[in-house]
Amino acid sequence: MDSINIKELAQKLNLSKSTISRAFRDHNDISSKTKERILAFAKELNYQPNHHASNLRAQKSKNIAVIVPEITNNFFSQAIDGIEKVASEKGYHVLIYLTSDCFEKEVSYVNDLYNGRADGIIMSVSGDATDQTYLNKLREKKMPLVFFDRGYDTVPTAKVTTNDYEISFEATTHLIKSGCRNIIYLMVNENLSIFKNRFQGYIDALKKFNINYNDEMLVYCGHNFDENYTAINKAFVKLRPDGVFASVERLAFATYYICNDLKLSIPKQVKVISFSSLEIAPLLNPPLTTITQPAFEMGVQAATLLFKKLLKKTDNPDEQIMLNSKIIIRSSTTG
Amino acid sequence: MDSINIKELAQKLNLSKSTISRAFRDHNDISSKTKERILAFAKELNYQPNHHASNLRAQKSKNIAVIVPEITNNFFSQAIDGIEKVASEKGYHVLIYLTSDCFEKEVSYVNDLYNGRADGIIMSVSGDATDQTYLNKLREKKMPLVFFDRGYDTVPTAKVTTNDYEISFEATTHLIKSGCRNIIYLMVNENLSIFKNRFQGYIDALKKFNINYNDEMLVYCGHNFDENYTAINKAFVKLRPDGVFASVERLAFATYYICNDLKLSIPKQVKVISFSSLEIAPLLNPPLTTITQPAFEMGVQAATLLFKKLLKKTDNPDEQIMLNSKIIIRSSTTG
DNA sequence: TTGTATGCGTTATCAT
DNA sequence: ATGATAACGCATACAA
Repeated sequence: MDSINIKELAQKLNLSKSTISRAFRDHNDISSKTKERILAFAKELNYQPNHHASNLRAQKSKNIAVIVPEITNNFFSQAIDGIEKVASEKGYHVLIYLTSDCFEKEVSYVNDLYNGRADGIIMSVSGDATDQTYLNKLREKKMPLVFFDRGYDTVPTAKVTTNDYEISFEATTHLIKSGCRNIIYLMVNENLSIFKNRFQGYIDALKKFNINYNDEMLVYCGHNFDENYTAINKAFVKLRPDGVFASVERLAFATYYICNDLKLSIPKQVKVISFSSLEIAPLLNPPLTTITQPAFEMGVQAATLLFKKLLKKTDNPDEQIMLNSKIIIRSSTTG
Repeated sequence: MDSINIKELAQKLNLSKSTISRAFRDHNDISSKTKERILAFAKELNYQPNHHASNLRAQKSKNIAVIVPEITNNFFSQAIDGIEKVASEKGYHVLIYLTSDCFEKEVSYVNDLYNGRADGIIMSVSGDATDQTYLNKLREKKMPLVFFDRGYDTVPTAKVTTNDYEISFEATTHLIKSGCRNIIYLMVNENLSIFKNRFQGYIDALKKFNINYNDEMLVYCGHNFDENYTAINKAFVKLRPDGVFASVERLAFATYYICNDLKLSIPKQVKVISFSSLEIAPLLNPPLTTITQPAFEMGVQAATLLFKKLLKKTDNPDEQIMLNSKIIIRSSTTG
C-alpha cells in the first residue's frame, strides 16, 4: 500500500496535520471552505486516514467477527447475509471464520480476536466443546458476544434462537397426524441445547400420542456424508420407519438418497420432515416439508443485539431473542 | 476491550518493552528462558500484542477482503469456503463484502479499503459497472487484486476463471444431440466476459449444427425472481422452446417453476441444462443436468494467487488460471 | 542477552 | 479557525 499520509497532505496544502484531521472528523471548528478544499484534494490524491493509526488511538476496529461452523449451508449463508446488511449499514466490516465444527479451531479463532482486530463477536458454536467456559474471558475483556442458533448454556450472553421445542413438537405431531407410527429422529449433536430442545419436542409429541419410543429410534449422525448414510441406512433396514425427523438439513438429503437406493417411496412409505433453509425445497423430488428458521432475520437480530452492546445502548447485555420458525408442508409428508 | 499492554506487562515482569516484544516476534536474540517466562505470563494475563499498533508499524493488516455479489448462492459460498481455508492456514483473516450486484456498493467497498484495513482483495464483480477503471488505482496503491469468475477485461490483474466458452459449447451440443432444436438462452449480464463467453459457446454450437438462431431466443434476466419468471415465461409462451440453457443457477430454478406451472414435462417436452454448483442437483425433480464449476478450488486458487502477489513470490502479477468445469448429465436432459 | 529511544499515522488537548 | 504537541501500543535500530 503506497499511500500518502496526513503529514504529506498537510504540507502540500500548507496546512497543519490537525486541520486535515478535523476535516475528516467532521469537526465544527473548521471553516467549511478549507474543509472542502481539503476533502477535494484528498479525494484527488486518494488519501484516506490510515485505519490502524486511527484505530490505535480510538481503540476500536469497526470490525465484527462472525464465527460459524460452515458457510456452504443455507442457514448460515442466509444468516451471514443478514449480519452483513446490518453491519455495512452501521459502517462496520465483517470478518468470517469457519470452524468446520472443530472445537480447537473455534478456540483458536476466538483467542486470535483479543488483540483488537474485532470489536465484537457473533457466533454459532461447534458442538464438540470440551470446555465451554473459555468464552468467559471475553466478558472480562468486555468484548461483546452474541450467540445465534447454537450457543453454550454455560456462557451467559445475548442469544438469538428459535422456538425449537415447540416447532419440533408441532412437526412431530404433523407426522403422527399424517399416519406415522414409527418415526426415527436424526440427531447431530446432543450437547447443544437447541438440539436437545428439538429432540425433546419430538419425544414429548410421541408421548402425547402414546407412541412407543426406544433408543434405537434416535440415530446419531455426524458431519461426514458417508457416515451419516451408513448410520441412517442401518436404522432403515432394522426399524423400517414410516417417518423421519431430520434435525438438520443435510440429514434430510441423506434420507432422500437412501430412500432412492432402497426403493422406498417418499411419502407413501416414508414421510420426511426436516429443519431446512433450502429455498428450492419445492423443487425436490418430492418437495420437502420443512421447518424453516428465519435465518436472515436471525442474522439481522444478532447483529442488532451486538451493536446495542457495542454502542452501550442496552442495560441488558444478556438479552434473549426468540424468533419463530415455521413449518411449510409439502409433499414429503402428505399423500 | 480492557486489555493489558506491553508496557504494563514489562513492568510486572521487570523487563523492558523490547524484550517482551522480542518474545512475541520470535526473535533469536532472546534467551529461551525469559522468552518462555514472558509467554507463560502473557498467556495467564491474556495479553496479546495490540493488532493496530503492530500493524501500524508493519503497515499491514493480515486481512484480505473478499467482495462478491451474494453469499446465498452455492457457487460463492463454496468459493469463500476455499478462500477461508487458504487464508486461515496463512494466518490471514477474511473480510466479507456483499454487493448484491450493485455497482455503487462495489465502488464504495473498494474505496473503503484504501486505508490499510486489508492487504489485498479477491473479487467477483457486479456486472453493472459503468466505469470499470476505478479499480486501476488499486494498482497504483500496490494493493493486490485477484478476480475470480467475474472480472473486468479492462482491468489488468490476476484472474481465476473457468473454460466457459468450451463448456457452454459442449453443453449446447449435448442439448442438440439430445434432440433439442429450439433452445433458448437465459442471460444475466452481457457486459461480463464470462457471460459473453458462455453465450458465444452456445451460439457457435448452434451454428455448427446449422440450427437457426434469432434474437428472441436470448432472454434477458436480472436479479429479481419475479422479473425473471415473467421474462422466461413470456419466452416459453411465445417460442415453445424444447431446450433451455441457463447461464446461472437461479434461472434454472425459475425454469423449473415455470415448467411446473405450464404443465410442461422436463425432460420430455423441455430439456434443461444449467451452470450450477448445487450439491443436491440429483434430488431435484427431475435431477438437473449441471455445468459445475470447481467453486471451492477456484477459491483456493484465487487465494493462492493473492498470497503470491502479497508476499511478492511471483514475477507475474497478472497470472491467469483457467480451471475446467464439468458437465454432469442427469435426467433433466435425458429421456 | 537486554534496555533505550524513535517513529509508524492519527487525533485530542491545549495554545495561539 | 488553525497550529503545535503528546499519546495510542508496538517493533526496530542502536547502545550497553
